[in-house]
Amino acid sequence: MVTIRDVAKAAGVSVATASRALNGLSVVTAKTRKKIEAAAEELNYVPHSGARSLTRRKTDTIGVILPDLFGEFFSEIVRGIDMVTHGAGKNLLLGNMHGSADETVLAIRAMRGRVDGLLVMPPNSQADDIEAVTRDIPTVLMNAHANDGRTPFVAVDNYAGARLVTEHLIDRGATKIVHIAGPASNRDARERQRGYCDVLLERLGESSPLILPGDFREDAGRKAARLLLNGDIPFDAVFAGNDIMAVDFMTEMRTSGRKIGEDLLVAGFDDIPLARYVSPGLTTVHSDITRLGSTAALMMLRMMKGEELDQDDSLIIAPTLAVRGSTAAGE
Amino acid sequence: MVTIRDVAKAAGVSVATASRALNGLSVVTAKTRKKIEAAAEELNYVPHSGARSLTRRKTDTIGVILPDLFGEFFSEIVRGIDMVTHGAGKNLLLGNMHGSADETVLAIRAMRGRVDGLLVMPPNSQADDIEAVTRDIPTVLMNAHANDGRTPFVAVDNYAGARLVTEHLIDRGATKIVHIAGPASNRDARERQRGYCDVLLERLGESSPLILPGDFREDAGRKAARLLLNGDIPFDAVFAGNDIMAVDFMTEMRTSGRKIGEDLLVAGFDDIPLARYVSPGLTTVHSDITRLGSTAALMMLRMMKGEELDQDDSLIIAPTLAVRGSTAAGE
DNA sequence: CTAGCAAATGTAACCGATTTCTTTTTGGAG
DNA sequence: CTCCAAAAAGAAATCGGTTACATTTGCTAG
Repeated sequence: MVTIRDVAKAAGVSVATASRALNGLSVVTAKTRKKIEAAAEELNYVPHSGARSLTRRKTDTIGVILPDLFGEFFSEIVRGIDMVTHGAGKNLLLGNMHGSADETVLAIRAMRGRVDGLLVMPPNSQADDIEAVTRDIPTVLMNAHANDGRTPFVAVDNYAGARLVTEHLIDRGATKIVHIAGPASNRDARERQRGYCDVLLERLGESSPLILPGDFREDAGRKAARLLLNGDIPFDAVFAGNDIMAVDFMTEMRTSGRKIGEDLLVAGFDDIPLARYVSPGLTTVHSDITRLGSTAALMMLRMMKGEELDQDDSLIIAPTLAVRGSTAAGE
Repeated sequence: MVTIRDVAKAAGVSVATASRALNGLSVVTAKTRKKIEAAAEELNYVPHSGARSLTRRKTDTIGVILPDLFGEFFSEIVRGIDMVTHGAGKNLLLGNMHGSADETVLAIRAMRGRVDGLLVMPPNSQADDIEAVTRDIPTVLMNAHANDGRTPFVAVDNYAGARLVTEHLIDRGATKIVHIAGPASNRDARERQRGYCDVLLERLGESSPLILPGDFREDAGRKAARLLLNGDIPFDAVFAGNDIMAVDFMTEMRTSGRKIGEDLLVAGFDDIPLARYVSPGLTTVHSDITRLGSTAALMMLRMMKGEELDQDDSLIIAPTLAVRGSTAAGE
């Protein structure tokens, strides 16, 4: 492995001069710089970033910690981050805590000395556990609220999104709207449910809405459909906590002969790519996930430049409604 | 920032002892170890991985360099890698070269000293440019063949996949099969086209098959459809170089009243999630992308343990056929 | 021609860990 | 109670860079 000392020796200069030349410091003569660059080229020298970051006290690397590496959501967020950091010449160190809080702490610890900042998306949108670990490193939370008043975050407004979609269902004539909830341990799921409940109360005076349990996975949609088909609860619309459940709910309903978009309205949340391709298309809440990532990255870059951000600099991304065939009635 | 010296001082021992205790070396007395661990805990000490990797000459990090951070393909491959590396306690340093060969070299250089090994997926499956840069670091190529006889790779057998799907079309009664090609600069695209051509020659004696140009993007499918609808070339089946083009081709064809799966068979390549949800479902070639990632990671782990792998240890993943409604005729 | 000063280069300390080599401590045998 | 080997702890070198400080060089001005 060729070090800067080898280069210096080959060029007949001291390591200090070599370092200065290779880092573009202007104090070096053009002639010696040439010599050094030639030697470096010749020896195929690449600086050891580990060593460099030790003295420079910065790594030009941002740690990204995500609960899961699944699907579109993940790639969109990473793409958003990369869009920003790549231009700034930063690397991304990926950490995956597989949804566990303990592992989150471990993942963060493992990054000490390797990264200049942390973009963290805590499992279940719960940021409590990580506060201690992120105390002395710039941190931006993604899709989670910190309750330490210190850490800025970027999040999607799940509550507003749920309100949007629920109001839309009512506008389209629905009066008996069932909600398929997400896991209670998940903050996003709770916020969505809250938005739904509030609108139902405000617009329909409904204080005890029908909420079916779910877990954000496919089966939950199917189960909910069976439950509704077998029971004799009246319903004319369903708002599922996410698109996966909504799509599966629709599929199951359709096989039972229900016409979705006509006698039964369905809406979801997330706007997964699938939503526009099922038929009828699924009305859903669209969030700009890429922007979530890029905004978080932008905030990180500012913090790394020395700006002091705190929770007040957080950004809440307002989602929009993507109206499709599954709520066509009333048009 | 608390260093090991702080811990040593707090515990009243030397840094050497502190280091040994914290690394679980057995030569330390239980009593002093307790003291040191208490001090470390107290000060909330986390070792500086940069410094550590400098002496240890290893980083426990694997560099992953991908041409793009788009979509399902990307997340599947990273997930596959993570499945393997996470268990082995390795971190992932993500590099994105945005499809450019120059940037690839830069991305790799930037990783020197930060990673113990490299998983590289070169743009357009061309590995030529990176050989020089990866000479002194364990490297596994993903979805690309190296021609230096040195670097092992993991790749999907595009040729075999194309043969599978073409044979399937013929088995279902097609005799005039059109191919919508991918970009000529892309090795995968060329391999798929080759498989198609070979089968057409072998099974139908067709030596000058009809190949429409394409670029793996949506528009290409639509354009190809228009071309076929307006021209008077006879055709009864289409094999698109990837699913995106196939789906769009289908959509366009359907709006013109052609019944897909009956008077016109369509097949694609990749098995994107969408393929099963369009209607009719798209027959396509399915590759286990997660496995591509995990296999590459597994090979990397072996190399990092000191095993010497070369090109002969490469793995070519055989794809399978996912038969759906778009090639239903003849059943 | 040389003093004086700025520019260029060199020397060596340092970043935070690990590890080799020494020194000190410990405990058991004689 | 001494001595000695083994065990434990410490001192210092090292990894590969950067940079503060010291030194040399080169030029200008008196």
